[in-house]
Amino acid sequence: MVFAPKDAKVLAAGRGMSELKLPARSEDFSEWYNQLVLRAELADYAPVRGCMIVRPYGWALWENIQQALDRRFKATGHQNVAFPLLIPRSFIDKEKHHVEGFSPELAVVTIGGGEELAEPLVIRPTSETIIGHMWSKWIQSYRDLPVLMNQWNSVVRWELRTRLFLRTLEFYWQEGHTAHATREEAEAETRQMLDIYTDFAVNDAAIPVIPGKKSDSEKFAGADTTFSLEAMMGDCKALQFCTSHFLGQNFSKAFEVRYLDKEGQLQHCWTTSWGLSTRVIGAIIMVHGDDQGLVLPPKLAPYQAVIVPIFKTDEEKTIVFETARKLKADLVKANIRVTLDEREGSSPGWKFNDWEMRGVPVRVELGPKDVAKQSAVLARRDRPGKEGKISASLADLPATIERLLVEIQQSLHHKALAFREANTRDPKDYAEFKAAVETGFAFSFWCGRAKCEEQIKEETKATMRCIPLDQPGGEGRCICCGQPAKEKAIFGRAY
RNA sequence: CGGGGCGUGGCUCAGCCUGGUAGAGCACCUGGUUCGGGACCAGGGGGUCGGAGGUUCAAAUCCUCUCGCCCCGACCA
Repeated sequence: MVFAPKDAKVLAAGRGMSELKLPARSEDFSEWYNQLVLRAELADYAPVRGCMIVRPYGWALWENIQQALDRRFKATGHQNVAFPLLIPRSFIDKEKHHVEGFSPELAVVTIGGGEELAEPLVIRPTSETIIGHMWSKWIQSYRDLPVLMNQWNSVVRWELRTRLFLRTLEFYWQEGHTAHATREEAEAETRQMLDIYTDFAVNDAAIPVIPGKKSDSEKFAGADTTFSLEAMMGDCKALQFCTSHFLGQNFSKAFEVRYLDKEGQLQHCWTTSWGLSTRVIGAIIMVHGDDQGLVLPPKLAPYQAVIVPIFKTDEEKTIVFETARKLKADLVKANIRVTLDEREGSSPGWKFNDWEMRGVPVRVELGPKDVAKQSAVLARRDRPGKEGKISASLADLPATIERLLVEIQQSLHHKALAFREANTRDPKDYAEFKAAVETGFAFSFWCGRAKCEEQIKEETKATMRCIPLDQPGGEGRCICCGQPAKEKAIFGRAY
């Protein structure tokens, strides 16, 4: 799938002509995305360039994401903490690669209370340093380990080009930080968290992901190894869903995080960090959305069902609302997140479109005819038009909707997986490779050399997304240089 | 930081070339008719034309500077 470059004037003209409709996803993916975020009221632009205001509907989605992950973090023994927003500038300088990576994108506070500060403070771009600093105080013995922490917060990275949810100067995320006595334990933690993210991505976000290892050039500044989950968006571009880093002893050495082992020997801890940001909201939009707007996975949707009442006369209104309110109560009792659209002055048709824009998985249409039959019309968001509509009896509605939500959840994942597979190729030679990354992912042998990675990037604009953990086995030749290669890697254009 | 585009009611834009009473559609408010896929009529509220300076009797319109936003490239969750 290839998208033509945008001309602001053409876009403006198109926008003015049809305010009701979004730009077609297939014609202008990026403009479709931008407008959808605004129109579905997920987020808005802040007065400061590159900053984002997350609106109630968007934040409700994020809260569901938070709960889904927090549950899993707690179940694996992690505890939530809160570290400060401001970090002494000198902390950043203590780990060599960390400084190099983050210096260009730091926001720095130099004045406090009207006075120039003796030492500038950076607004955290991530918290490894300040956490390392505190750990050096808290950790003395192997009995203090492991330390398993997580914090939900926001961080600031001064990015040049920004887009709502995908890249903003400030973004919300969680950052997990752990310290362990052994390398093996820390490595296991890194992988465990990647598994947890995978479980969340597949089962809650309905997004198929490829767990894998990052190249040296793409890994986190200060990590020994970075793992990520890579996903394919609806325009066939790659998006990094989250990361999990094995930090080795890099930060424990920089901050003197040491413990006394059973033999009485002083050892440096082995640490990890892992994070997932509001960017996944962008992923959900770009993976599942369609021309009508958002399509939210039931497990994360702020509303899993919406009841749209239909009536003409006041009598009808009374009876329809009475039934609708009772229905709503029944659904709430069945633990279905439901809302009843009681807005006056909008026609049912308008409401149908509005809730489709917002991606509510199941719509319940309830009119006088339905009440008479003690039934309702159910429309599934993932199957537009009449095909997605069924009639169901009111008595069975909670059960029917529950079943639909499960089906929709699965169907979204299947559809996304089929799409990714259809757009992932195994090119036979470099010419085929070039064509493949124009329109999707290429899964190719790679010699592991940075030189080939760079050459590919320059010639195709595609980057090495990850070396999937799941390897087909065997050996081959590097798609770029033809040298023997042991591993296959995913290449693609990325966000 | 380079290249392109754009700043006019909440939104999308017209008006600018050729200076002379600030407009339209949508949204909003009121009333009425509507309501099973984006309803209609009537009335109404709302804008120091991004900002500063200049030219002029007179500036949304011309000139200079400036700020901001969007899109395309170089850095990145």
